[in-house]
Amino acid sequence: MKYTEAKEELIQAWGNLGYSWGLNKTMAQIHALLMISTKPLSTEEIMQELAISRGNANMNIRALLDWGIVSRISIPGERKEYFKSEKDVWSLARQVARERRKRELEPILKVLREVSEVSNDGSEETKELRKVVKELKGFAEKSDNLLETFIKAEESWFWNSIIKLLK
Amino acid sequence: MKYTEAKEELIQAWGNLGYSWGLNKTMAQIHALLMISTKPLSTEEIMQELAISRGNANMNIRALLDWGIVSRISIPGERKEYFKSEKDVWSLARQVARERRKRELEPILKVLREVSEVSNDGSEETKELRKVVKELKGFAEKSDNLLETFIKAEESWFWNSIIKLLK
DNA sequence: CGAAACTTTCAGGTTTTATTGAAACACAAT
DNA sequence: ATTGTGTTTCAATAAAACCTGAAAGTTTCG
Repeated sequence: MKYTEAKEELIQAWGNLGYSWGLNKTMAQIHALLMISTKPLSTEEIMQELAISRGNANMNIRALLDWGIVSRISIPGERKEYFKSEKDVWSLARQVARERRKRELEPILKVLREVSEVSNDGSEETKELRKVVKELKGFAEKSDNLLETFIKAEESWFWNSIIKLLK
Repeated sequence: MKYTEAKEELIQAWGNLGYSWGLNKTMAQIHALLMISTKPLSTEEIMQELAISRGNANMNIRALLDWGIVSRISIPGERKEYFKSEKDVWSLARQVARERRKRELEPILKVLREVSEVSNDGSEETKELRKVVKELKGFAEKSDNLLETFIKAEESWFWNSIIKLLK
């Protein structure tokens, strides 16, 4: 397989994967581009590589900065801004985990905590609701803890423990 | 908090969470409804509770059946079909993990394996691409193993190991 | 200050995805 | 074969998400 082909396939595939990680397609493609680039890229270059508009590029770069997986670089003597991606897969995963925990898990936990205070009027329905909510809450809390550990963990330590699990 | 209110909040929140798990909103809401229902529900009842059309209900119920987290029930002597959800949170999570692994992780792994055969022409770009792909592949494979273990694991065994990790 | 270089915003347009509702289909009972 | 009951399909429509490009904003420098 030739370089250009490989690059395009990777950007494409990364776009899809990113999508299922909660990014959007363009965001993920910009990210892929930065991942495999040997040097920081300017907005201009990104627009050109992916054939997207300035506005689109700008908004998605901002979103990536927001997620904390891309950073701004200035090159001395140049006005333009350049961008580079965090390239370490492990920190990347941690960062994504951190954001998703904040954006998704925390809100549902909040609701579950509220809802778990439904007054027990003794009816079947209420009993079932309370039971389900309690289980969901337990599960969500365990996941939250696990995520937190993951986020704080050192790579080697984490994978070593996991590998033990897998045996 | 009163029952009706709690129920609505839960359905709402579950809708959002489901969305970030790869289901769509309606699908997740139907699921929430079945989770807290004390008995199987018919299409009719679901339509009514969520104020959605017959077609919509039908399609999303089918999608839930497809994901394997809802099942069809027939009640003897009745023509109508009823549906109930798998209520155990743990099997639910396993089932979702199984599907997402199939739908998301496997495709990217396939691409990474292909792309990792990019011919090494000695250029900077190619070198970087190969490096990144190698790392991603390693990560994806580890995740794949972890997921597989999760899918096959017994609840108690899994959480016990995890809890050890957390300490 | 004023112009050049660059970035950000946002109203409007496009594409994608989800929903409706009516028609077609399936099947059992008469 | 017809009717009653329920399910599935799908073209049309609506809603949501996304992208564009030009205009407005910002910063730097002579």
